[in-house]
Amino acid sequence: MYNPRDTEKKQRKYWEENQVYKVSNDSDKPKYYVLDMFPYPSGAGLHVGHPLGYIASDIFSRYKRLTGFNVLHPMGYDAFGLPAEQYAIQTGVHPAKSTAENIARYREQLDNIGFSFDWSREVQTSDPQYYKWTQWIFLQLFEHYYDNKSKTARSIDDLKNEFAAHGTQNIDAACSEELQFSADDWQNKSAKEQAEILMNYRLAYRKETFVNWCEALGTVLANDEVKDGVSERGGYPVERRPMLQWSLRVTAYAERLLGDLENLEWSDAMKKMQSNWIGKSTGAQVFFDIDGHAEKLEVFTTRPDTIFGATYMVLAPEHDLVDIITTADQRAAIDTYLDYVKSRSERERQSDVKAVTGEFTGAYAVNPLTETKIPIYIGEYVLKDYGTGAIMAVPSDDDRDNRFADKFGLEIIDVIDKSKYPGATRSDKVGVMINSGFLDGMEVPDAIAAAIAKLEELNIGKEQITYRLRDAIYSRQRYWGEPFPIEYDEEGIAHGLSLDDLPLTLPELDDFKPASGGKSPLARAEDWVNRPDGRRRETDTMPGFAGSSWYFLRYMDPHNPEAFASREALNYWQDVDLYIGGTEHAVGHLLYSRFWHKFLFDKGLVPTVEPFKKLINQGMIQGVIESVYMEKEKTDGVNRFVCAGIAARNDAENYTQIPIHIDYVREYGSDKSYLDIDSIKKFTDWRPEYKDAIFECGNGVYHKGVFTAKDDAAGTHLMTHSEVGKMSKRWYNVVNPDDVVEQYGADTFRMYEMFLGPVEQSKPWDTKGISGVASFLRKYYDLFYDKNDNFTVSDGEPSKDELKVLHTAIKKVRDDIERFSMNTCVSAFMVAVNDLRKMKCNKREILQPLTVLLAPFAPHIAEEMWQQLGNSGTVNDATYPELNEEYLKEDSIEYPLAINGKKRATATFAADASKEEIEKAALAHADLQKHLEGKTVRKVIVVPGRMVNVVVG
RNA sequence: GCCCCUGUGGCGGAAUUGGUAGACGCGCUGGAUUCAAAAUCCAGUUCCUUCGGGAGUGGGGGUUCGAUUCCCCCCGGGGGUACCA
Repeated sequence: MYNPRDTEKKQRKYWEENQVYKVSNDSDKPKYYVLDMFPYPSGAGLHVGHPLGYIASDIFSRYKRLTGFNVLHPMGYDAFGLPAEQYAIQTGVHPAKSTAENIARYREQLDNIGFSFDWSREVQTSDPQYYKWTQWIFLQLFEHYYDNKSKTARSIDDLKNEFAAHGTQNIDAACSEELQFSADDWQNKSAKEQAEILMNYRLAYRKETFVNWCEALGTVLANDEVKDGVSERGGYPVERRPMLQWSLRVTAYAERLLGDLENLEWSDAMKKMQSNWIGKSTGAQVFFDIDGHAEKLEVFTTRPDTIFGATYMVLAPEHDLVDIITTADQRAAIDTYLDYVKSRSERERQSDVKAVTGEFTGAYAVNPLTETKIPIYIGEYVLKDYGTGAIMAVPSDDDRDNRFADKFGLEIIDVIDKSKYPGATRSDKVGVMINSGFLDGMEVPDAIAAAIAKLEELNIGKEQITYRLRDAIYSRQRYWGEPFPIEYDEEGIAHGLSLDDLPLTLPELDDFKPASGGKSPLARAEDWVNRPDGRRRETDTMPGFAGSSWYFLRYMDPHNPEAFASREALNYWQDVDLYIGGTEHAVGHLLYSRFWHKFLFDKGLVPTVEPFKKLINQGMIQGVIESVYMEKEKTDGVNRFVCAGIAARNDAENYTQIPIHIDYVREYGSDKSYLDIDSIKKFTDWRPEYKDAIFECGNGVYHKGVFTAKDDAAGTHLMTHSEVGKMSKRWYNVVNPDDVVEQYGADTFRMYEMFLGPVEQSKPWDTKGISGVASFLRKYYDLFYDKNDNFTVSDGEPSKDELKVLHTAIKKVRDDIERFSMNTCVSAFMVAVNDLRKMKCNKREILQPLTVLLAPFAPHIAEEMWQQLGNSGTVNDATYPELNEEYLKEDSIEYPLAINGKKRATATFAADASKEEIEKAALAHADLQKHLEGKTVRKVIVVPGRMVNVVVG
């Protein structure tokens, strides 16, 4: 009888002692790099959903190793982060301490599943020896700018030299603001002025920016950390606020990040998400004169063709020109409106996008083509951050402009005749130009080109490409992150530390609450902040994505003190061949990693343009959420719970759903799920605030431990509400892999996770089904042993049928692993073992290859059988069984015989039978004859090896 | 709203290029074993049926000798994104 507990323990010890999973950088074999998205070690530990991707990647890694690759399959921890710091604020426990404890727990849970990670390569982003290099890469970004002409990052010194020699004349560089000055101007500027100008170009730069400020978390957040106007972590409100912040100029790489997506083996959905996030749009930059002002109003439009229909302009309320152009008459009204805008949270602003608000500034712009004066408004619907923060409004061809014009009674001029395009909507780019001067009669695409040409000719605009992508805000007002390797001198000029001064480690603190004035807790460590030479250290820390943007490179050479990784290691491992992780990192982590990688590539520091060749997104393992209905209003001061059946008959408004621990629910997860008396007792013990509550179901009423039955009902049957949802502490439905492994063993757990369905798909966890996998492994074991546990493998010749079973499995498993279909691999193993069992096969020549085939999935039992079969060394060093198609050949094939596509009979023909023979035999088949009676056979289709179809009329 | 994914027995799912729909597992039913239960083993299990058959992959239409698979329209579920000019 197979005992997984002892065997798995024994084999894990064997692997540990023999360093079976240690990977060398020095190998003649081809490399293969399999990476899992490393976890943030949360206090909750792992639930059964987390290891899904790790198991799939582990199977793939082990398979690759067996087929002759030197496989890198490392694991580490994204160890900096907010939760540990929030916990520190609440409890005073240092984040380093709680993080270390959480990591120890994660490690224990991971070890329990039998992964082939090379733990000697583990990285932790909060380790100073790791973040030394995070800081170093940041400094490289600080010391570089992006040259649009050569499409590459270049040293900031090159830029300085260029400024000194020619000013901005020849500069085409990514920057926050277009600047123009001569070489003389540059020479005459003060050191501080020069430093400010350079900041305008650095890839890591500091600037006053409108940021997502989260008061509850006491920090700013990047755009991808904000969802629906609230923080992704914790769901706290976020407001827009101008602050002096470090940012990374990811926008400089927008075009390359977009273009290089094409060659990646990522899902279309994932590529789409990235390209939507980058959000490229082509249009025109246009300058409008402002009546009575020297300033010009710059706008971006994708519809330069509609410029004759531009009857007003709208600025974002935060636009710099608002203050300048507002007339005395309108000042009060504008101030009132600005107050209103300020009072609105980001969330409110996003939730009622249909509401039209705005105010007239009193100023007028001049439409450069019609030369008419058009009013300038401000309005919430124009965003400071996109384009130039100002638009030319064309109410005839834009829905938002149209609503705005309606509300404020502004002129609408039709400029496109869409009568040739029935069904076209206002915003569709089709039609013939009208009321548009020289554009009249042109089709829209031609008109766009002609309008741009005209703007260029008049020197008031040009073609322009705009991206939705924003620069990544890189400062966090937190403690538990990488300190910036930056000091400010007395003039406030930022200086990067030298490599010798790295790592710049965090100061010790015992209070982790934010300092006053929206400052990081680091600001309180005055000895740390103030340097002896009068300089001051930056007190913000880096965001979560800093350490995770390059960790995959560190695994290649994790202990290197001289570089983030050696050139040899980088040249050997190159890039990640297969990356597995969740979709939640679609735009954050994956985009920033690609950006850093491209920058490092520009500097010649990594050999590839992209870090992750192939990406697979594992689905979520969901849990069952069980809840009971409670009446919102107490009855006689007592809570009242009712059966789901009763609740369904009444108004849903009257009830709250209280989540209940799934362990208390009978038949949980089904539409029959219910609570009996025992369940209710468990529930009220767990939630004592409900110990006096009334529980009413169709059968009767339960109150304070007593059940009063209606009629002669046996007991309470309080129906609960079941749904499939997230597995989380919050819903009391978490299943811990440790418990499953304890009961069934790691091999069973691994195979069952795979057996649940395709790795990419989300699916609910249900422990009930696991017995099938457990009995499969037992049946596999029983092939080697008799009833009395004697090892009975024979050296006899395998039969043709036995070989066919083995080779069918080899083919299926090999092909399915390659296409990452792990669930069907498990089925294939079950089929093979069931068949061999029927044949009572105990032949070494069958069982040994089968064991190697199984090893990636069930490594413990496979290792055990490998040893029992008398092999030396580990099964991991075995050779993957080779497929011999000869064994799969059939002498005869069963054909479906169909009439008009409907199967009517089956018949077996020799594999080498000719089409004619098959056709003749099929038509003569008795079962078919019955159906053919009285009908005319029009055609017979025979697909050799497949089927026969008779067409009758 | 837009974009992407998805919809197959009681349940998880299989069918890789259009070719026997429901592999494999759970559950369920019956039987064997057992004092009994658990465990194990064997058989059955898409639905309807007057036992001849008939229907069937979210619904409707189309292409085809043949459609879960390809095309069009609609509906449900999940995810992303949203005054993006």
